[in-house]
Formats: sequence, C-alpha cells, structure tokens
Amino acid sequence: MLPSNLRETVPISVRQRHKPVRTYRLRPPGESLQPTRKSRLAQVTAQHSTNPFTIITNSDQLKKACWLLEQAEAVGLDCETTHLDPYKGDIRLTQLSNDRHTYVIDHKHFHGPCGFQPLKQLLESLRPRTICHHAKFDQKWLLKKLGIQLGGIFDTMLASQLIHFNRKSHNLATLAKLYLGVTLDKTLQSSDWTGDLSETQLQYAVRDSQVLPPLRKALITKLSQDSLIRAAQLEFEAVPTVAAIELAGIYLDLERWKEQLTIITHQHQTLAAELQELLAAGAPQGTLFGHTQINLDAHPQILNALKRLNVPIDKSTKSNLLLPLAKQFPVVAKLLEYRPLSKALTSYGESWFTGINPITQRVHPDFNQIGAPTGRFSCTDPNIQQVPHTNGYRRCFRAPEGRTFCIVDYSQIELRILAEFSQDPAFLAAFRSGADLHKTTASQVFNISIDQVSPEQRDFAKRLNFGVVYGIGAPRFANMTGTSLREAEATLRRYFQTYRLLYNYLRDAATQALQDRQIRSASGRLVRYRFDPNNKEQVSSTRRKARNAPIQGTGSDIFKRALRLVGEELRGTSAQIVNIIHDEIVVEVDAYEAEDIGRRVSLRMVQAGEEYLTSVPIKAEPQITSEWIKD
DNA sequence: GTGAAGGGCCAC
DNA sequence: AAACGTGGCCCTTCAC
Repeated sequence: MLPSNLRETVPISVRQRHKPVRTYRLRPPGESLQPTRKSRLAQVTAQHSTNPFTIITNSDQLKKACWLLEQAEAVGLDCETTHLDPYKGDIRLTQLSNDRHTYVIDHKHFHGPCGFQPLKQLLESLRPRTICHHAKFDQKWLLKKLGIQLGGIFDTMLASQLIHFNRKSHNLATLAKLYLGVTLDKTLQSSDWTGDLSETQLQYAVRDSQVLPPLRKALITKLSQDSLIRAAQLEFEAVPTVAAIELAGIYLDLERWKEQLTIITHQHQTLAAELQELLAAGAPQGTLFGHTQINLDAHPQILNALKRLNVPIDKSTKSNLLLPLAKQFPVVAKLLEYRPLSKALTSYGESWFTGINPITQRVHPDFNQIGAPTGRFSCTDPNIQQVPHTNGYRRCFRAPEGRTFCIVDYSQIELRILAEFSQDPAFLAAFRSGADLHKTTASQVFNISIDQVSPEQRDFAKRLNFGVVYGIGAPRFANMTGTSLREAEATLRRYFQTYRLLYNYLRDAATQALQDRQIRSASGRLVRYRFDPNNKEQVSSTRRKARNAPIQGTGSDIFKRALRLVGEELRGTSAQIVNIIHDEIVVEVDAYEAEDIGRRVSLRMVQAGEEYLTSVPIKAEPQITSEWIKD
C-alpha cells in the first residue's frame, strides 16, 4: 500500500513530462521591499514568466500566507542563505510556493525565531507536504535557526537519484528541464545574498521554488511507474535525522590527534629511510649525488626499483600480490610496513583538524544519503566512515565532559538478510540458535560439534560467510586464506552443500538480474545494470554485483528506517546522533541518561529490522563508552 | 596551472 | 591476469 501522503496524489494517467510550467501575469507584489522599483520588477517578471509573489516582512503577513498555503497538498520550499554553513551565516529568504503563488519571507525583517510560529506549524505538520530540492540543506537551516523539523518531506533530488542513480546531474535545473521542459538559470545561486536584493535575485528565488510543485507531480508519476514509492518514502523520512547528524557534528580531540600524528610521523620517517636504503641496493652506481632517491609514494618508481631487485612482479605493486613475496624479499616486507603509515599520514593527518568548525569545535562531515546505487550512504569532508579502527585514531573521537557515547550496531545484518531471502534452513537455524554465527558455520561446514571448532576454523568460516555476500570465488579465497586453489574450491563446495538454498538463492538472483538488467532491495529500491551480454567479464561482474545489491540494499533500507525511528525517539532528550557507519549509530548523550538511551536506540533499530525481516532475529546491542571504541 | 586517470588503501 | 560488493581520499603521472 502507498503511504498516505503520496497515495492520493499519484496521477493515474496524467503525463506531466515535458509539459511546460504554466505562466502567470505578474500581480504587483503587495508588500514589496522596494515599491519604487515595482514597474521594473514587473517587466523582468513578465519576460521570465514567474509566479505572482508576495514579499513577507512581518508575522501577520506570514500568518496569513501560512493559512493560505495550508490548503495546498504540497508546498515548495527553498531557503536562500548568506553562507553554506548554518553556523556561519543566516537565512536571507525563504520562498514558499503552491501551484499559483509564491510567498517570499524576508528574514531581515524578523528578529529571532518567535515570529515564525505559523511557519513552524505549517512545516511541522504532515500536510501539506514540503517539497525541497536537497531537503537536507534547508532542513539544517530551519532546524538551526528556527527550530523547525519538517513534518512531511518530498525531496526532488533524492527522488531523481532513486529513479536513475547513474544520471550525471541531479540538480534542480537539470530536473526542471528534463521533467518540465523549463530552463532555470542557476547563476545567481552563489550570488551575494547579504545586502539589498536585486530584482533578478528575487526572480531567481521565486522561480526556484515555484518549479517544485509541478516537479513533484512529474516525479511522483515516474516513481509510481518504477514502483519506487515506498523507497522514496523511506528516504524522505530519514532526511531530518541526517540533517540533525550533520548539525551536531562530532567532537575531535585535537591533542590526541596530534599525539597520534607525531607517533606516525616518526615511524614513517624511520621506515622511509630504511626502505630507501633497501631500494638503493639495486640502483645503478655512480650517480652524481650518490644514491638515486626514489619517491616512495610513486607506484611506477617503486615497481621499477623492485624489478631491478629481481622481485618477480609484473605491473602491479598491490599489497595482496606482494604479501607472498615478503618473506623472501626484505625490501617487500619493508614496503608493506611503510605503506599503511604513508596512508595514515596523508589521509588521517592535518587535513582533519582544519576541518574542525571554529564555532562548534567539532567535525561536521557531509553525508550523501544516496551515496551508492544500493542506497548506502557515502560521506565526505571528511569521510568519517573510513577512520581506521585502531584505537590510536578512534580514541580521538570522544564525548565531551559530562557526556558519553552510546554505540549501537547491527549484528551481522547482511548475513541475516541473506538468511531471510534464501530461507535456507541451516543458515536460519544458525541465527535462531543465538550461538556464535561463525562457530556455528564452522561446525556445520566441517561437520563437527560447536565445542570442537578451533579458532582457525572459526576464522575460516568467518571469511567464508563474508566472502559469500560479495560473490567470492575460489582463487581469491585461496589467496586470502593461504590455502591451495584445490582446497579453496573444496571448501566453497562444502559451504554451499551445507547451505543449499543459500546457493540456489544467490544463483537465481544473479540469473534473474542478468535477464531483467535490474534488481531490487526489500523496500523496492531499484539497481539497474548496463552490460554487454557478449562480454564475459562484464557479465560475471554484473552477476557478482547483482548477488550483492539486494543484500546491501536491504541493509541500507533497514538502516534508513532505523534512522527515522531513532531520530524520533531521541527528540526531547539530551541525546544526538553524531555518526553513522552503514550499520552502526553513534549517539552522544548526557552520561546519566546513557543506559536508558542505549536501550531505546537498540529497540528502535531492532524494530526497523523486524519490519523487513521476519524469519531471523535482529540483534543490535548498545555499548556505552566515552570514546568511539567498540569491543 | 588544472583536471582526469591510475594505483593504492581506509571503512563497512 | 584476475577472478569480492559499496564508497572516499591521497598521491603521482600525464594531457591539455
């Protein structure tokens, strides 16, 4: 069934695509900022076919506007701000559009959030729906400046990403052109919004929000055709939580980070010198300056140097290829020691403390809600989802005085999804028993009792379980475990004999996906594939992707549902989500409240999982810790 | 000088 | 030769 706020508005047979937006003659704005310029304004407007608009400068006008807008089924909303960072700038304008009219709130005439009560009431209710392009942006400003949490969002950017992830651009101008045949000029987006606004700036502001209601209709048609309504609802509902996470940021202990950096810098220098020496052994003699210095971070140079030393490699110096050679060649061993330090120094170095917001003293990364076609988040500036899990780095992320972290992550969510989808009895039983999964797998695959499973066998089973989700093959498995190809093949065979239905499911999913050139997650999220059926490599690559996508995609579905539920759960408490990493939520909370919040976050995450998985138990246990370090 | 591509490695 | 899915960041190299 469709969610109620979308259901009634899905057009059955209306084709909105390429239909030009209706044009209106300008009515003189009732409360223009600059009444003397009215006539010039009117001319410009007529040329560009803009909605009539009203400029709002006091709360009485706002009240009236909100009362009128309340009747609409959806309202386009767009904020123009004086900065990209809500901690550094202000909202300059807020435009609100129904199908006929645009109201432009001039925030310069308002002081503090008190005059915005009617707006808060309008936007926090489920209806009318608030239409935004990239709602996270507007939501952050509205939350920070006016304490408004959007009640029912329709995000045209997220909708477009769901419809076609691989499209190069999802910006508003592109969508307006594609779905409505309207050309939007975006050159004013980054103009100066601090002083008095020009007519063209106002035109720009109005046009940007007036396009949203018709665009929503067109997108609903498309979402409906592609059966993406449920997925869209899931995405939209997660937006306020994501906005709150970015606003909250996470505290980074600068002193600890610097300590770590100092340690790594020392080790790096030592290793660099040693490696340089070892590599020089193969260099041609008699250069003017003694040894020829090699740039240790230049892969082609390293490759050549290793070749000179008769290391049997061809064109790649990838670590997993070098690993077997480390014993025989000390220079290779040294290189493998050097590389992670080099990575650490560059990727987790000084750039992190320049990213600390001077006002909050915290790091505020940018979370891209649909970062992958499977629906996973991606994260930039900085990418806090890839901080090394060694304590040296993780201890730098700590709760401020009086507060603590509560970390809740799903236990093996993707493998549980695989169990559910395949309905494999042995795999399901492994989860239902509640025992250690990898031990259970080992006992089932090697046909021994759980008590007899050695640590090596458990590790083996763990690698098997994870590898299978990604469509691992025998060669890679052999390489990973250090066994022979023959042995690896035998092990994989035994694994799939143990979990017969699991094998069947993965096989059928891949076959079906190759046929349909698409596959869906549990929420209906669509992942499309383009490949040449005659190209073997492309076919097998697509097969592996298609095996993984429904699992990873459903993991994302569950996680996003959890974000919504947890976000709601935490309203009015001292807790705030400060980080999310695919299946893990990090909450910062007043210490006295931590136990209670931990239980509640865990319950909501389990609830989200249970909405999608019915055959396997969901586990998400809270850990309370002052640093971002898990057991 | 800038930007794309390739290689490598960090996370889940 | 590689044969494991999804990302982002950093470096070097190379073309423009």
